[in-house]
Amino acid sequence: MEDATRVLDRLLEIHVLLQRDLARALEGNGLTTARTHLLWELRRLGPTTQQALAAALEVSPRNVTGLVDGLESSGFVVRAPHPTDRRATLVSLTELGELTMGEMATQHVELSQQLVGDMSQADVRKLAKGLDTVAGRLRTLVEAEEAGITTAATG
Amino acid sequence: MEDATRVLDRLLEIHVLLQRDLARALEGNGLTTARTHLLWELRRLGPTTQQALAAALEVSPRNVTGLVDGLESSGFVVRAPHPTDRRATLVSLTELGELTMGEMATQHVELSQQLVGDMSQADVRKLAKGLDTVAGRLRTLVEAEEAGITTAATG
DNA sequence: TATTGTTATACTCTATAACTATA
DNA sequence: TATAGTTATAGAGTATAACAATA
Repeated sequence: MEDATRVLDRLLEIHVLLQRDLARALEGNGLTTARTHLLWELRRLGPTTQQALAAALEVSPRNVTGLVDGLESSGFVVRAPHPTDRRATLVSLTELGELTMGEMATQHVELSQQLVGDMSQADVRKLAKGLDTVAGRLRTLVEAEEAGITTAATG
Repeated sequence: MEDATRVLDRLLEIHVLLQRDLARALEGNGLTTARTHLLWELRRLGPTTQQALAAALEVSPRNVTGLVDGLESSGFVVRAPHPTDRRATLVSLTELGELTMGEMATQHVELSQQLVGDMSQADVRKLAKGLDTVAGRLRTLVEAEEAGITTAATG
């Protein structure tokens, strides 16, 4: 029984620590988590309209305007006219943006190593499996609750 | 090698999901994570000055003023004059505040059960142990980095 | 008529600096 | 002189609503 809450307590502790670590790491590059999230999606999607970014980030279009404004003035992205739809804007990573996201991927791997580097392969695999399970449960829960809210608000 | 990044990836996924889940759960009570964090510390510390809250939350005194303003007008806390120091204010949980934090503790246990409830006791224990290790490493890393920054900024 | 992005407005969280009242 | 809390100001992230240009 107690081990169950211990799992959640540790996950919450890791949650807080990751937040601090990410915020501090990004601060060095003049980035925030929200802006980095946008860069991350942009890297995954390639040049993208702001509407599509809003959908990918699950955030209002107005919010994307603000995030892109900030990222454009700090040189991580550029806006360009959409080739066929003159209402739309295409947002792309600049060289600086690509470079920065590349570094971030490297740091990601390094952090992995620092966290579990000297555990035995078998232990790491078991841990990964346990986390798969927990993440899956949590995802199911969150989605069910969000669906429930939608239903409650709609019905 | 790949299992290492899998561990971090799952932790990051859980990080995002916990954020969504917490935000949604709190929204129902008219609370935010920042305000709930203050309530949580208040429950731990008992009636507390705003200075002490600022220190506990690692946040500016000005910020505490705003958080307490919000919590006071929604009825979760009250301000009272400090008995001996007329500069200071004592913040306390109201009955509503106590009740709400109690419910939150219950939900915490329920969530634990939902996440690992039907895993074997041995597996849960192993998972808890693995997370202990990872949380410890992460804590060490974050503290070292923050100390390094202080040194760099100071020296 | 619907969609894309922006301006207008507002709220929360966060910070620093200046000020008031007290120690 | 130092401390507790506030007002003043500012910036980031978030939202909705109204509006312009375009589809």
